[in-house]
Amino acid sequence: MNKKNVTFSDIAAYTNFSKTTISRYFNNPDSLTEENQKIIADALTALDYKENKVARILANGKTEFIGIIIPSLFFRFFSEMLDKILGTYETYGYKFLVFLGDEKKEAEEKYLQELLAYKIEGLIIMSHTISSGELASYHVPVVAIEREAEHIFSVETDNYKGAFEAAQILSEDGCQALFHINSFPDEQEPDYKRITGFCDCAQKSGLPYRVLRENFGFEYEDTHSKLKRMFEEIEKEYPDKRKGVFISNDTHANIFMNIVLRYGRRVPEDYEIIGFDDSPASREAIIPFTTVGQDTKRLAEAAMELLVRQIEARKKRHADQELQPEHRVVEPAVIRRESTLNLVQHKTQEEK
Amino acid sequence: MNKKNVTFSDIAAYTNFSKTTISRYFNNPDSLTEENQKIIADALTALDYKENKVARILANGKTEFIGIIIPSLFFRFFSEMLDKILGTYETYGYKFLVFLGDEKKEAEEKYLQELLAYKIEGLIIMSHTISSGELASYHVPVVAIEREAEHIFSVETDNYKGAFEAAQILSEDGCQALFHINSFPDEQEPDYKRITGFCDCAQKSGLPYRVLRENFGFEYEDTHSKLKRMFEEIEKEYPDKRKGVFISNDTHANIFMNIVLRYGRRVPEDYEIIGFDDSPASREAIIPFTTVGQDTKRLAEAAMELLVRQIEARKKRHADQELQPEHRVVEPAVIRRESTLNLVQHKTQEEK
DNA sequence: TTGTATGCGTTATCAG
DNA sequence: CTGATAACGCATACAA
Repeated sequence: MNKKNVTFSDIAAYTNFSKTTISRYFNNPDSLTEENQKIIADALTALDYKENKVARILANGKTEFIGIIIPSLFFRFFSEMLDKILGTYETYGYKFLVFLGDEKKEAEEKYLQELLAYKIEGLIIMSHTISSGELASYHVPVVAIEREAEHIFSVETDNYKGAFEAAQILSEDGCQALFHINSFPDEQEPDYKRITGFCDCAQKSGLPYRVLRENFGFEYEDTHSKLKRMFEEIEKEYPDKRKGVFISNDTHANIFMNIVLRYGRRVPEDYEIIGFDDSPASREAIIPFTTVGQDTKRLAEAAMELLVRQIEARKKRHADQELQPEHRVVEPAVIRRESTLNLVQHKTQEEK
Repeated sequence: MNKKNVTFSDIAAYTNFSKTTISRYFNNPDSLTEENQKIIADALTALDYKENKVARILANGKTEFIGIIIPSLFFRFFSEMLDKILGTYETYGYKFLVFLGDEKKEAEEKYLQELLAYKIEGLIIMSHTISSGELASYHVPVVAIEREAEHIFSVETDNYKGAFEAAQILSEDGCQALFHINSFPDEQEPDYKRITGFCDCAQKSGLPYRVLRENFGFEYEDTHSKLKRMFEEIEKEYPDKRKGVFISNDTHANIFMNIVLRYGRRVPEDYEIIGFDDSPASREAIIPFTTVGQDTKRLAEAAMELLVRQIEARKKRHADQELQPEHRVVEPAVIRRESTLNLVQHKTQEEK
């Protein structure tokens, strides 16, 4: 029963055609007479043929593989991006080989080699341990999502704008002190622009403001205690003012808001809170909170579009004239929910 | 510059060895003298050789691919499972081709064919549209996770036990009416056992109990309104009793709890709430809630173990004697948090 | 320890 | 419209 797999040879023998004709049946069926198409079709089911794409790859060089290296699925933004990227199979047909980077450079380097060995046609990279310079040196179509991408194609949200608008809402709503919570991003990382966007707007507003930084890990307990410390700091500094806090991801924003509430402060009366990502956490929180929405679907589509363009170009041109990297920026959309409320207008209206 | 890739032939020519020797350098280096190993190693860097695993696959038949079909990454349980499965690369070296099932049978069937065409060595299936009978018919090593698996290997949490214990906590804590919220699972699906586990325990307790069912989709607004309707129903039925609600996933439990709280009911005084999954939502909720923990890491490890066993067995035996499917059950761990509190004991202690 | 010959299952090239 | 033959890049039995 452990027969070899049925191959084109077997079908050829069975139908008295040549292997070439069988191949043509799959790749260019119209070049056969309908009669013969039927004969082969019947033979296929009679012999229970299963196609072997590995052999096809070796013969024509097209793997239809795209490699993905993503830091983890811990943050909702990542799992949502992966979800959307995988969803493009229906439109492009590319198969995805997925690796979890886990922030370890050597490991990611290894994964990259592995992907290259499998002759991926393109690479989507979301982790940031491997520099864009190095990535470019492999001469494989690649697009980075929300990370440093000086030398390669990339897609990212307009983080500066999103952060600027967040700060603007906080100040216009009548907050008296502004805060931004983030980690320690490099200058080229998108997260960095959230800081500059916030600061530029806060500066303009004339309000006191501060950026609170911390290296958050993936551990809840740890994250919680770090955020709690920040909350206490803010409370001590401005006990009686209305505070506006912009936090660079929804997971942390949710935890922070819960701390605020459990310590008896009110949202949005005492604290306005704005997150980033528009992940489910922002909707499903006890007080659904305002967030800067990343359009994961559009980011994924743009990434695939840029990748496919490179792949196509590579088939036509010589390898020595590579395309100029394009950096696509996707607009963020601030989604207002209950954690922000313009008390200035509110009062004015009540007075009328 | 668009030279052909460097192959064993080129290296052989460069070093005056044969292709076989070059092959051996990679697969059995000790069979060469150290001298010659060094010569080849130098040639490799000199020629900038990149390995081609596709050719190797065709030659030796081992793709080292494992296919994954997962419904979506919407529920945290899925993305966490995927995270843990991908994490096993470090121990087993298998590469993962990932497809999103999206609940569409025809689509999933297509993905399966695609995976088979790429000669995956094994399949991990978490979606449930394709029956285990059909899956078995493909004679590919396969393991199902948390789904119907009569004819194939599987891994699942002891859902009955988890649900039973959840109901037990609710009744022992002094709830006066028990509820379970779930969808409409088939009898063979693990979710079904959450219902029977709950019912058996509730029955035993002698308390009034009910199972509330609804087809929840992936849309937040819709889910929210359905859960709200359930809350209103419960409220109307037992306005003055202490209610215990066991909900079959943390996402829904979190939404439900927020509804309860926003309607001025207290947790755990008026409502005890228990979720399922131990996903971050259960920890990060405004009131961290008790949940039946699925040990995703162990589930992933068990799945890979069973899969690898099948793959190994297949190499040794004849295909006609397949292994008997094994069904691995992983213990759930109830994680008690603030949404449950034994008011009976509590009062007794206070009286002392 | 090293080499020769052949096969893996397709596709591509060139004829007819 | 169809066929013969040579790639594709590596692994493996068999020899030496």
